[in-house]
Amino acid sequence: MNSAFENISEEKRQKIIAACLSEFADKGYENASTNSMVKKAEISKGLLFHYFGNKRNLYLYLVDLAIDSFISKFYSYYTKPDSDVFERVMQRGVIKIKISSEEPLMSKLVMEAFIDTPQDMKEEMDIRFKKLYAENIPMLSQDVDYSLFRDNIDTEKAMEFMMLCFDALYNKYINKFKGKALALSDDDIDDMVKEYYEFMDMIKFGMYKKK
Amino acid sequence: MNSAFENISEEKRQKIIAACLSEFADKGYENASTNSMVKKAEISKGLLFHYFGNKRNLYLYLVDLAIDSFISKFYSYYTKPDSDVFERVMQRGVIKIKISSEEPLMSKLVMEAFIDTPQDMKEEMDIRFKKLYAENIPMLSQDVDYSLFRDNIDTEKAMEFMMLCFDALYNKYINKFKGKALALSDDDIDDMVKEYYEFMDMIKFGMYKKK
Amino acid sequence: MNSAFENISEEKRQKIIAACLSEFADKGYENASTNSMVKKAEISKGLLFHYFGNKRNLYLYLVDLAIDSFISKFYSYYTKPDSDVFERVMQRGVIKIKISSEEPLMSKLVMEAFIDTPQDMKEEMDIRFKKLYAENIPMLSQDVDYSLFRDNIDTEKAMEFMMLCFDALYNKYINKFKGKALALSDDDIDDMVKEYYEFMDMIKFGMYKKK
Amino acid sequence: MNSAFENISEEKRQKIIAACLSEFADKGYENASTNSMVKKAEISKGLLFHYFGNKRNLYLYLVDLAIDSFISKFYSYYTKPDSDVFERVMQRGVIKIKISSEEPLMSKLVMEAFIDTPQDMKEEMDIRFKKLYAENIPMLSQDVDYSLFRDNIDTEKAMEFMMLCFDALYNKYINKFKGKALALSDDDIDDMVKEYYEFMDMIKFGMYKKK
DNA sequence: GATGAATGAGGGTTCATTCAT
DNA sequence: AATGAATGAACCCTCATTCAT
Repeated sequence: MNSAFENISEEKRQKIIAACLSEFADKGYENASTNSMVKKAEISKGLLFHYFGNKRNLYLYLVDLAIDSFISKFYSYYTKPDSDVFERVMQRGVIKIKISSEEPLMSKLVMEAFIDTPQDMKEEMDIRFKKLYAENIPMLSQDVDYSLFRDNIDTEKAMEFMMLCFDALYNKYINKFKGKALALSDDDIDDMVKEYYEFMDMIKFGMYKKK
Repeated sequence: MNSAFENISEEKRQKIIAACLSEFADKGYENASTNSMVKKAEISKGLLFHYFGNKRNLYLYLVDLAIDSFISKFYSYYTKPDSDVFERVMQRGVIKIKISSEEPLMSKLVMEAFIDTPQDMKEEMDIRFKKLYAENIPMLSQDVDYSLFRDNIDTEKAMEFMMLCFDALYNKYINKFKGKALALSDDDIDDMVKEYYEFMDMIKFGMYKKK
Repeated sequence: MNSAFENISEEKRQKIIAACLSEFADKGYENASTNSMVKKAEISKGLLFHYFGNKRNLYLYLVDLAIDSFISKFYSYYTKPDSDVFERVMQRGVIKIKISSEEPLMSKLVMEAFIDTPQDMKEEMDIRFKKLYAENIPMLSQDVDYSLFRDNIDTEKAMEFMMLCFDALYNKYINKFKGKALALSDDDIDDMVKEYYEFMDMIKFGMYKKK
Repeated sequence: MNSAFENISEEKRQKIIAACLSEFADKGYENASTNSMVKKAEISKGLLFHYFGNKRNLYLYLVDLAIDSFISKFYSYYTKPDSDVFERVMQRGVIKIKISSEEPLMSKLVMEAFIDTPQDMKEEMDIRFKKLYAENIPMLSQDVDYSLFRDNIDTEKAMEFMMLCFDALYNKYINKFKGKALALSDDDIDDMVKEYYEFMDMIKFGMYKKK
């Protein structure tokens, strides 16, 4: 459906992508208007449908683009993993924050695609989610120093919970600067990282005194 | 706007509420169709608007209904608080799970109303959110035994993080049985509660060995 | 259709009349809402239709009421006619201005009923117009001193034109204070009367030098 | 909004214009139905809105069209002005009658647009009215022979009144053949012109004998 | 490849009127 | 007499999609 689209000039392609992306990110899948998109992209109605067939395909194309972009950006920031799994999760969280700040529209699109998945795209999104997840697992779990964990703890479950917690904090940040047009400043990021560390300390060593 | 609605037969009222609730919970505010609602409720288009004036009012009415129902159900499960704040958060989480299981549509409506607040209802939802929040604060923070916390921990932040984590776990469960038409079995609930406790243990005392 | 209506308490009747009158005068026949009327009149929807059958009848009832009220007010101001027909037309114009000021809603209703006659009421309004017109003729033409007219003038036509001109001036005034909620002050009326006299002078004796 | 509309076949364009024009002229702005228009024009609902965006734009488009058509027709009849201002007003009146006869719908639309201006178009219509008025002023007042006026007459006021009177006569004619589908015959026009002259004579030199 | 005219179902909302109570 | 619940057609407008050019 988009072999045609892949062959047009880079400039035009980017303009179309930007237009559609901002519309979807702004309004969500259902309320995004293809009319607004073609107006913003300065192309004809027919051309958009010539490239993508229908709104659904266009959306999936953009989601995939955003995921790919996210992944490649992720790796561009990624450094060799620490043996302390918390440090890994920390790094992962900070990178995600940075990317969300640099590419707010793409990030928003992906997040919403996973959270408010449009009714008839559950399956497609599920596939993509699993793919992303699979990508993450080794990154987080390979060569982890499990000796750091308390003795009678289910490490697998611990890591699942840990992810859950850090993702929750990440979401808190995302919601905070939702709507902000501008990218985050280094100071903003620093504040977040500081909080991340406080948070990590609590989860690592607990909030209560030793049992 | 709905004094009329309050006076009709209970059966009919419930049918209309069910129809509108399921439509909103299914499709979200913007994509919910008043057409579908009246079809499901087997009433005329005009009648719906006779009762509620417009879609917005109808939505707010249902959100309020759901919040009230949530609160009253919450108190029906609620027992005297433990001095251990974690136990309180646990109890709160378990109750929320139970309610979400018993009233999945209402729960979904409220959650989405707060998270994906429709553009022109920010203010109204904010009021409701603050009301709910105010209700929660004393329940969680009164007569807490802060001596249980590690010495150099910021207890306020700790509690904020704690809430974040437990809410994240709650959301995980919600997403799991999203779509499931049926209420959770006692066994389902038991499994969750067990996991809640494992989770609590980790956050309370940390995942790693003592520093 | 309104025998029932004639028998209710004067107070209630006046309230209903006032409510409907203001709605029709404000919005015009088609855009007037029976909903707004019953709300303003604080009666039920059914009652309005019980009294008047339908919107059309209600409108005609009010128009008739307004015409009758107009006529009776007219006669309350009316004094014995001068033999100079211009003085008569003047008096007529001044009285109309006064009534329009005292009863702006009724006046507006009647004027609009005649000018923007709702599509399916042409015939009814025509009858009423002819009745009003017939009422006017003798008032203006009886015992007129025709010797005042230039010799070779068609007096009948002259009077028709005269009416046309004075009505045009009247309309100019009406449009001027359209929208004004308040009745005209005596000063306003005086200014108009002065202009009326200037106008009369020109029509009586011409704008140009004698032929 | 209508660049699209300007490029379709003349035949189709005229059909759409005719359909919308007749609907608006018949029912007035508020009561005109876009449904009826598309049915009459035999186009789809969507297309009308594709061309004009909304009812309001469509109306303004037609009003502008009618004004332009009116002006161009006016000039096609217009001849060099007489120094006698009455002759000018006469010519103006006769031309207006002719145009109203030839283009009854357009004339009606413009008249109603100015008189019963829809609530939210006051500003737009005001602009148009001023433009039309500005066009008229020089036509009527340049190189007028004021020496023809009676000595102690306020010529400015005289001209204002004069316009008022002639417009009143014009309106009388308009109302007369309102509803008539057919254009006026030359004989009809001749009769009116004759009456115009009688009327002019009375206003010029007065109805009464010299003071 | 590229256009944009054209569709018509569906969106939320308002309406005058009816009728069981 | 009086209510107001109930109707459903009509209102303007938006939409994704198609197709002749």
